[in-house]
Amino acid sequence: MKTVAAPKARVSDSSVRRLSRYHRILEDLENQGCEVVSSARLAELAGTNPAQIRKDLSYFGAFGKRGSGYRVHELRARILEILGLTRSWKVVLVGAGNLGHAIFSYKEFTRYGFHIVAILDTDPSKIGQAWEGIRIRPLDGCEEVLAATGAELAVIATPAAAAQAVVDRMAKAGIRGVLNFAPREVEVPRKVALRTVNITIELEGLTFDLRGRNEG
Amino acid sequence: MKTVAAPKARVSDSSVRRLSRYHRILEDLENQGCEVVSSARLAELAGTNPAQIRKDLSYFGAFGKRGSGYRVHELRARILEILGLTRSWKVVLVGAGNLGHAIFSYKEFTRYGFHIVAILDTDPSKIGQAWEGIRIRPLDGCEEVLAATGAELAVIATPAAAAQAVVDRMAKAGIRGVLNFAPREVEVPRKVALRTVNITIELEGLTFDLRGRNEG
DNA sequence: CGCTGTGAATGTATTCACAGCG
DNA sequence: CGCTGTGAATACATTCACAGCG
Repeated sequence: MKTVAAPKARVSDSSVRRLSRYHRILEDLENQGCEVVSSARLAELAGTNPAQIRKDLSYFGAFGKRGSGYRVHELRARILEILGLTRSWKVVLVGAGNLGHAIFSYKEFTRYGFHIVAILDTDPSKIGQAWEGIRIRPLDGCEEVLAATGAELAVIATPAAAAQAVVDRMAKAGIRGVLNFAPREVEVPRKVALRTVNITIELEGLTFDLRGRNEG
Repeated sequence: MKTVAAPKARVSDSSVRRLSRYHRILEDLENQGCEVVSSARLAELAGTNPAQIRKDLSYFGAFGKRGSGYRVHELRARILEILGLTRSWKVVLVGAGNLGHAIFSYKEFTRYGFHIVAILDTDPSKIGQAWEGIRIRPLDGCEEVLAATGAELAVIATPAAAAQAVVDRMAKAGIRGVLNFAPREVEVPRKVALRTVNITIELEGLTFDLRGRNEG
């Protein structure tokens, strides 16, 4: 009864994002030597309210102590479990252009157990190069690469036109999750997890907020 | 009475994202020579339902023709107005590392009127270099750079530790919108628009969905 | 007593269903 | 008639408020 149970209800996407946020705050608190934290304090740091935090956590169990709050280290461990981060995840990067290189060089996610184990591209001038010892391989061999490395997640950093075909192929080859940076909506089979990040759409969110408003 | 009015109610973030999506689909339809589209067809292409589309649009006006649907070209124009994309937006890029370079090289958003007009960094070895003719300038001169270029949006591609200070400074210098790629939550004054993109949090969204599930 | 955990209440987003226009 | 535009209904997310435990 110590492990985190399956959630009692469907948990919203925003709730999951908040859990990621809480986790980062708890890391900071732990580094500062803070041992216990209340939902009120955590809410203040996360920019939300205490009830939201207690509700988010309550989907997965009861991790606090009435009267005192949450033990920082323990709550952090619980959230890691909830997010599926108690093990490491192997990632295949598809697309060795500028964006692919930036993602590869971005060491932040290594801290959370995400490891790029393979790089794929179609460009013959890229294939055979290596980044930090990882050989760039032809997309055509992706099935073998997935099998050999055991990668379960794919990060798509290809041009828009290539994205859907790449994702189809990865899905067939057994990929379990896809993070798509290509500026094109892609479809995946039901059982494959998907998120898309589109820089232009984020910029449009800003200009929507500013539209009409005058400068100053 | 032809222009797009201020929305009748507070419009949700997800609704704004969908409008961006509709816009892309309408572009495709227009390129295919399609002149008219119904909410049913658009919903099919966008992966949502017809009522959602009509509701999203109804916040801003009545753009369709009963009995036939929406004129593709006109609706596209309306959505551009809604999103604030009928003019171009000057963007300052802060951080000339890998990620900054990838964003700079990413030409997709140029098509929608976003233009990087300045690049800032603190690294002396970067300062003075130029990317496609745009000189990398010291962050210390950011007030002058903003004034001289008229940039209204900032894309933050700095390390986490630098992000808040950079954003504070930009805000003081009159920036109107911030797109933050640094892996750190930042605060901005009320009147500044903000979006944050955090790759690790997106990956955690995937592992949350997969946690517990077995492979295969 | 001070806090959590949670059912109930509120607020928000999505979907339904149909009146009404082209 | 076929579709949009929209109030009403439903579903969902957040916040309240308090019982109950440490």
